[in-house]
Amino acid sequence: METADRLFYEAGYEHTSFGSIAEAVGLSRGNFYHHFKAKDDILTAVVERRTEQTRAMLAAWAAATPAPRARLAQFAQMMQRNSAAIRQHGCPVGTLCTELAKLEHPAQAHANGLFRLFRDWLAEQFAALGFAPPDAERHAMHLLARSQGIATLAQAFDDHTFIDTEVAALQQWLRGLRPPRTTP
Amino acid sequence: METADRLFYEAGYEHTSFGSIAEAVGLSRGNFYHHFKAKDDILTAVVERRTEQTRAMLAAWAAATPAPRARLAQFAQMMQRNSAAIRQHGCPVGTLCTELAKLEHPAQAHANGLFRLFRDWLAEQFAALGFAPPDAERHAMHLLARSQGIATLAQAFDDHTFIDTEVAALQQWLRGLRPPRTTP
DNA sequence: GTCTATAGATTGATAGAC
DNA sequence: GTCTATCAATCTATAGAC
Repeated sequence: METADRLFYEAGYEHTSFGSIAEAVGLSRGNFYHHFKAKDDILTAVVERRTEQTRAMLAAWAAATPAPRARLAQFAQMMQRNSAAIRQHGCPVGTLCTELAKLEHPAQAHANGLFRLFRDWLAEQFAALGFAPPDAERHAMHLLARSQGIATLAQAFDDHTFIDTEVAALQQWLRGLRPPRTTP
Repeated sequence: METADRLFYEAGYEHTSFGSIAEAVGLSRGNFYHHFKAKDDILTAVVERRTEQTRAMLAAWAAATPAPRARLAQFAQMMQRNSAAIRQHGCPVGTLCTELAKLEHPAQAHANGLFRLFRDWLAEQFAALGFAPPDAERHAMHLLARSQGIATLAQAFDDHTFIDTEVAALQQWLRGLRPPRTTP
């Protein structure tokens, strides 16, 4: 599953054949079908696995960083940590969801759940900063969209300074963001 | 070529078979090979065609709109005009470049030229607003990235209000953007 | 659990008749 | 220019021996 995840990310889901995954883990195709009945099943398992890993990562961020503003900053920094991979293969979530949409694949909604995971977690942080639910969600979607755009262009232009520049702009936006005064 | 362009956009390049294009235009596969020697040749032709159309579109915008700030606004409005298609299939440029990158396709650089076309045109407008070349290009990349992120998330969440909200935010950013004072 | 063998379908591409 | 026929490769999936 780890290998399948990597291959799907690097070469795309459709372009990654059943046999190439089996070969990469040193199994025959026949044996591989013993573990996964169909190719779609691997995709389901990979998305499931990513969902769990994402949940764990967000929980770890929340545990390590109490302040909501610092948590949001941590999300932005993720792009710098994964800079090399993003420039080569884009965002793992964005590129997968985009591909599945083109294929009209049944697992589309499942994969989109990864986006919802991030959106909801980000919205929680904005809410903790004092934003009302609709504003918190709007900011979460904005931050998520910014990150997607950064990943797409960083890959197309293979620019190693672009991610840094844009993340810095994001951090500045986060620092300057002030929730509306709450009327007591 | 028009049909191929549409099919590549809707279903992706690899997922669109040679035969399906031939069938869509009412030709046999054999006859289609008379016009295009290989599948990659259609892709090249499609990118070429899009490049020319994009050039023409940008020139038309420049001709119809003299003020650089209004030209930038026109770029942002494009996403609202194509809202339905974007929500279904994403950005035609972004999704194609992303797919070709995963396939390690030779036409990758060619397709990325579409992004460069937009970036350079946008940078020209920012330069006309009074920004120095590095700042103009930075703003161009920023605007392009924002548009890509909006397209990706609008598709994943199939949200028809999201594009409007984000484009409004872009327009506000453009309106408030002031070039640095030039020292005489 | 692991393998080989193979079915069945699709696809990219070619050959050659008309 | 257009077609049918066909090749060769690839890929998903199954069957069955060990």
